Amino acid sequence: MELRTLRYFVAVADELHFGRAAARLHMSQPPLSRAIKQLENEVGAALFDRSPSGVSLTPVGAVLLDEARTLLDQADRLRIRVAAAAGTAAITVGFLGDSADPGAARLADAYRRRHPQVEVRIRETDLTDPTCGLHAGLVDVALTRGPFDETGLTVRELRADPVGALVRADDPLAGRDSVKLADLADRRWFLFPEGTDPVWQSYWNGGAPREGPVVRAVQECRQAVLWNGTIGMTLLNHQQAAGLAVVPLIDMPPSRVVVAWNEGDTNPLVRSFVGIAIAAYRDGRTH
Amino acid sequence: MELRTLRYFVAVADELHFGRAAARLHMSQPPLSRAIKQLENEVGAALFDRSPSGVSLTPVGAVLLDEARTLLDQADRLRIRVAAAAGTAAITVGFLGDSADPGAARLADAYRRRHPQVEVRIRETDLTDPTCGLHAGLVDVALTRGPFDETGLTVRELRADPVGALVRADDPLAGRDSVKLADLADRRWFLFPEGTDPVWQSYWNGGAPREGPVVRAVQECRQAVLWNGTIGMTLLNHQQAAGLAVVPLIDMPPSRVVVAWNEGDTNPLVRSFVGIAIAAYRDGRTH
DNA sequence: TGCCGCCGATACCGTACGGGTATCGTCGCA
DNA sequence: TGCGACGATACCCGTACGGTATCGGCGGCA
Repeated sequence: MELRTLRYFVAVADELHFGRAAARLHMSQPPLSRAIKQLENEVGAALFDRSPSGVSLTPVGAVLLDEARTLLDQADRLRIRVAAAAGTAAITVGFLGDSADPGAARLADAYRRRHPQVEVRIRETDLTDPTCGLHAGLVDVALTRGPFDETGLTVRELRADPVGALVRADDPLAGRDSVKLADLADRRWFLFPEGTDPVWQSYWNGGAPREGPVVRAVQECRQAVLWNGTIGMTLLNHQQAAGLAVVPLIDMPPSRVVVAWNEGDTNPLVRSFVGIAIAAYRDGRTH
Repeated sequence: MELRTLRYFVAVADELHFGRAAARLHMSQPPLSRAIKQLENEVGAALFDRSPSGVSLTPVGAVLLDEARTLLDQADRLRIRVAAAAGTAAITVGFLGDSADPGAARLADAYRRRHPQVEVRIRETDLTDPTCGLHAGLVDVALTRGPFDETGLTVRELRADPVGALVRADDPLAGRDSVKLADLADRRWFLFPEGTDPVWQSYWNGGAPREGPVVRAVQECRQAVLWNGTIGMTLLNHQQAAGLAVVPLIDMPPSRVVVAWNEGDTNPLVRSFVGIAIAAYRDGRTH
């Protein structure tokens, strides 16, 4: 009964699906099945009911899940305390500077409160890097927004924000209840610079190549719309400056608020941050 | 940072000696050194100072030791709770029926108090089996007395009891302050039956082959001495019946009170019992 | 009813890591 | 200065943990 095995078990218990749990663990399904079977042998009781209709926890499995969660949590705290004693307890958190999430700063504070000995460094990026420097190794974990190229990263969704078209308040579309992408086909859209994540770029351009001014930050987007007669996409729940309007776009998938980190990073500080973030969003404290 | 590695670390930190720690872990020294080095790499700091004068903990190592002890303890409690949920939490404890240790029953009670869900079975043996059935697999752990054949067992010493010659109160030796084995060379000694652990048998006969009546239990020993004019060895701290006397034997090593279990048994119930026993004897609550 | 797709289990394989033995380097001590 | 103690290093080997390919059972659907 090693910690790794318990992490496997918790993943399966969370997903109640061997395939998805294996994906979350960045491994294939057969070794996971085998590991769980070995754990069941060691415990001497079945932990899951594998019925055709799905996987469910047995009573013994429920007990183990509770215990395993606390043990894994304590194991992470052990690593954090030791790192603090060694003077190496530091984490760099990236935030996307879209002002989309007033909870970001609050999240950093919550983290500092939970781990006072840890040095928390903040790195805020503009809209040209949705990974906030994750790919470049500049940050350990990012609280940001999708979609972007996720290769080499692990991503957890926290919330989904519907998006709308950002237009001038005097635009003909400004009064509409909703618009479709087709309504915006002939407009100029703001663009992100060359080299910006292609998935991200494509999303905010509604999936089509566009013409328009190059911008890097939220303020620039607004200015582009106000001054150049271009349009763009933004979040419905954004507060907009005077002179601008947002019309719901009904044929665009929402933009997901996510927490992301480099795949295979076992840094407990990162795990702890992810846990705090998920809990905070689940409890709705950042809405 | 798996639990196994932390157990290695705790062993080295306990012994402050790689060789002895390896012996306690039933492994050789090189892999242990390597594992500790890997752990140090993972932590990012040295855990031990290897100076020629010996091994000592670094400050970071001291923090890890404290944290690791509690984590390992919680891991054991996890296994116990899960076993209790699975209905398989049971331990059989062997006691040597020499009445030598009034703390034995108290120890079992302390254990039941600590783990109420665990079924604790007691097996008390006579003097013909100092392992209380460990070798035969009849018990999981034994609170007993040395020396005996320790092959296949792990033994921890709890206390050392000096021994003396058990004689009739009217024996010429009864008044002496102390005796030597040579003083007893021509006496009849009580014997344990054929098949009794040879190390044990030899010890209680002062290391020499003897002639005399065969006995199995403490009462029989006393009766043999009282009725047949034989002698024997016993513990100095025993209360003796009227008509008997005990004279300190100055050239016999003391008999060690030990807790023993089968080598390689990772049953957390056993580990927990051992921990409770060691703590109880260290605190002197059973003297 | 027969086909397909989903999903966990099984079979089998390669590699990496954790165990072993042999030996070295260094320091204290007689 | 030689020897013993002890941790580190070098090297070897088996196992166990990862992978891919495939099976078996069940449910949905035409």
